[in-house]
Amino acid sequence: MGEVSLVWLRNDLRLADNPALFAAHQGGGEVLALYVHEAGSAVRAPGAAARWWLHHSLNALGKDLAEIGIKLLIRQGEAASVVCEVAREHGASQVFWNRRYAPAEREIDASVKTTLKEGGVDAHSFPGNVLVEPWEIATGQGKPYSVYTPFWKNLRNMHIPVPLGRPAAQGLLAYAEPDSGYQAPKWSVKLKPYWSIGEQAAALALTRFLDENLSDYPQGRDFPRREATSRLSPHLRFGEISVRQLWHTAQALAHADHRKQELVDKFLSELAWRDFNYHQLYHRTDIATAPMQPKYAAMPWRVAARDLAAWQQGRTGIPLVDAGMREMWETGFMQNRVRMLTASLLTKNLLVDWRQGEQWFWDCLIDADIANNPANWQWVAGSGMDASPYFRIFNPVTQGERFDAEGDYVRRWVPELDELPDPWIHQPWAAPGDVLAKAGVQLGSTYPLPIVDLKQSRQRALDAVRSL
DNA sequence: TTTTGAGTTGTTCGA
DNA sequence: GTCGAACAACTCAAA
Repeated sequence: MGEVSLVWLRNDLRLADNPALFAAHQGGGEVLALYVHEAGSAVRAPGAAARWWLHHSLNALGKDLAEIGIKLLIRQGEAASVVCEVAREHGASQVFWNRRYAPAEREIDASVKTTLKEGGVDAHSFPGNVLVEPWEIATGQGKPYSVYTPFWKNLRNMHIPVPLGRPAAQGLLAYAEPDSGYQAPKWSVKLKPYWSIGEQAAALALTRFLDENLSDYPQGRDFPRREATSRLSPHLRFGEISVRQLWHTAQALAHADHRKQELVDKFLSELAWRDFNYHQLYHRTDIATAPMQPKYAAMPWRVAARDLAAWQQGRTGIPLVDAGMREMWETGFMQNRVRMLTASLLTKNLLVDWRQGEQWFWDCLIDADIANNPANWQWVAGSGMDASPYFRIFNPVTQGERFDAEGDYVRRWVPELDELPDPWIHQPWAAPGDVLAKAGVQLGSTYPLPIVDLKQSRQRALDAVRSL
């Protein structure tokens, strides 16, 4: 019997560029992998859609690990006890993991480390899920960044660690899907056709994006029906691919062909936003519940259950917003610009607390991420770091005319408006009666009347923020 | 310490 | 239809 090393996997469900797995494997002894569903702990549990993804991702990971001779154990409970128990059961002398950055997560990890050490087990943690760790980057005065652009200028010149390879096979294990107790909800059937899950699918998605979509990325990413974004976010969320792999693979393209540098930079700057949000997560207290700008604590949010429900269900009567909310319900994903629009409608026009929207996205999005979901909601709401100015309130009609001019996106997700001519597709309430009749649209019956007046509610939002 | 320039994603209004 | 200004100061980051 040689040494046994345990790898505790969390948001890093991959074999390649996995520093914890790599280090455990290098030790030369037997390697075991463990995933813990930390239900009921201080760790934020994944939402329903993410939970579905997680189930399939763990299954893919279990197969991949078996191919190199590593068994994946799946347990449930408080990490503090489960990790130590498993280490003891299997006689592990060392435990390895990649770091996470939410204050509550760090506390748990620290206590696991302490308990392991008390039991004579060494714990080793690594940076694996960000470009630079939150404490490695700071302003000239040594303070955390609160403005994105200087953060990005600094980050882009930093050394980003080169991805590690996959550990070599140490044998082959038979793999049988474990009975995790997870019951896939009925609605998850509809998500399935839209996604391939797992490390190989992630790698394929990256290749496809860089080959086919990068050239249109800077402009195309704003057009919801063009699908010019990378759609890597759920893979990144669960660590099926690492952000460092994305960084270096994209950067290699620019090195090979300097004309691509500008395109690549645009993509890298979006990855930097992700790190910027992890920077906030680490340095601020509870970004999912506390406004990062304290004055927003006094914001006169409306308590409006019916408005919230209409927004959630995609029946606000504002086509582009409804399209986005339905896309998310159907696919677990929403195009980026539409995320901003739907969030702007909720927090500004409807004056509903951003936390309500954040929670809904958390539950519905397969890519909802502990740093990015809250930080982006705060950005839209105006309470975030480097947030949009308070007077920047999206008009979903104008946005529709600009970014979905032919109404393709709206027609895809709001089929009851299919027959409505382009000039009215983003504002059916303004269409003449005969046009509506001819299109088979009866406002208030086949499609809702708008639940807010965009102009009036815009003014109300401006007044509310001025009152702070 | 003081100064200076800048700050993801927009809309509206009036010329 | 197009264009520039106003929207409101404020704070940050670096020189």
